[in-house]
Amino acid sequence: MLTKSEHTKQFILETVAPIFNKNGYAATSMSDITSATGLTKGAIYGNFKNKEELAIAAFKFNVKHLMALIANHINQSDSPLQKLLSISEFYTDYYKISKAFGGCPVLNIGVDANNQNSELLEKVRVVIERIQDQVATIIEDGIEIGEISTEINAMQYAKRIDTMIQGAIFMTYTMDDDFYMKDTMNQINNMIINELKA
Amino acid sequence: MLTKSEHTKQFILETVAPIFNKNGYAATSMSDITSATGLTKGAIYGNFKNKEELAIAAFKFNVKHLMALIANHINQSDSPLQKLLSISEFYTDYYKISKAFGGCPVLNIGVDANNQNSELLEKVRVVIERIQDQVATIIEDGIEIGEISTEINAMQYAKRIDTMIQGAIFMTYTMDDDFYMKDTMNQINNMIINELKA
DNA sequence: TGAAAAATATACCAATTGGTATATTTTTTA
DNA sequence: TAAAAAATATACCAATTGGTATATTTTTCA
Repeated sequence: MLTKSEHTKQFILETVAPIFNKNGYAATSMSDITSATGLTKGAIYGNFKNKEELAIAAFKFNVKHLMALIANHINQSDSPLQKLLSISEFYTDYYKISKAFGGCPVLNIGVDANNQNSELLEKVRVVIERIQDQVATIIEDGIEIGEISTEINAMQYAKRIDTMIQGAIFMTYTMDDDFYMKDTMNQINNMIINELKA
Repeated sequence: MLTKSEHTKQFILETVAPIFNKNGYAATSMSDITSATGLTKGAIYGNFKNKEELAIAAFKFNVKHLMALIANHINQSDSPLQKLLSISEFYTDYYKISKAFGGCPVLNIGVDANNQNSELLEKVRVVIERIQDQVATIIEDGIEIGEISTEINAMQYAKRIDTMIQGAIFMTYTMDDDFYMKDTMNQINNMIINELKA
């Protein structure tokens, strides 16, 4: 069972995470945080050292929950090829899904932290590397069991897929138009079938 | 010849544009602006109504100059197919080029303005639409003279190219790694030759 | 060149910023 | 249930925020 303070900490994070994600670090004030949570500065600073630590925890909170959703989706299937297709299937609905988190944390915090907050930027980089490693591993597994062509450079395609997804997320949010997401996922599906498939 | 105030206005913009681009709207303070320009608030507010108007003018300044660079590059060739290839050629060096402007204004201000500044966001949307229209027009010209397959949906491919480029810009800046830009431009070249070319 | 106009500097404003020391309340545990 | 400990609230801090009114300087043009 969670202690009182652990419960409060979780409550603060789930309340604050979408705010930091939407507004960015500088544009989120401590008074935004106290008024959104209904708590006072005493409670906030009792649980988090300062604004930066809170922003980092909020980013990790968002990533953890979004990654859990996609992992759950991917693990429905055993075949590496199917897992790849289920990634693009997941992102087809990503606009709706990620809105509940205040947007895509990787895109938002990645852009926001660049030139502004090197600690936060480092966290974003670690997340991106982890995602790409996971996709590359799926591709390598596919090569091993003969589902994916041996010609394929796993990490190169992992980066390509990731890059295309991030581009689609940016365009979808900026233009408020789901077309970019849907079309890009079709493109990725075609890539999987026409280039990756053995 | 430029009047004194027009000269000052230009000086303010070229000094301030990269700062807004790097930091975003909220994280750029008026004192950042006065200390960077060496001017006082009187001079700044004498030339611009407020911080928002200055941020919008700074965004337009960056876009205007970057668009001039790419237009100049594209217009080296007459053939629509060559023009498309010269777009990806231009973006191959975009990391280095755009750094002088404080990054990619479309990506940075697009993300920064979302949920924060609807007027600025609207300007970004207009720029994106203009870029896509221009690329679509090149594709349509290519179809007309038989260089590009009649099967091709011009606007769909304009959006695809734009989406991939934005994804590459985000990844390149966030990971500080030019690989994403180079590899994505190879991908776009292949797309032009294998899918678009008649 | 001198007066009018334009541009810039100075000095100020209330409101807000992130953060802290301390008082008070709540929770835990002996 | 009472005392110790933990959590939260209150009241405050200096520094900074975007913006403005006015004084001063510079430029323009008759």
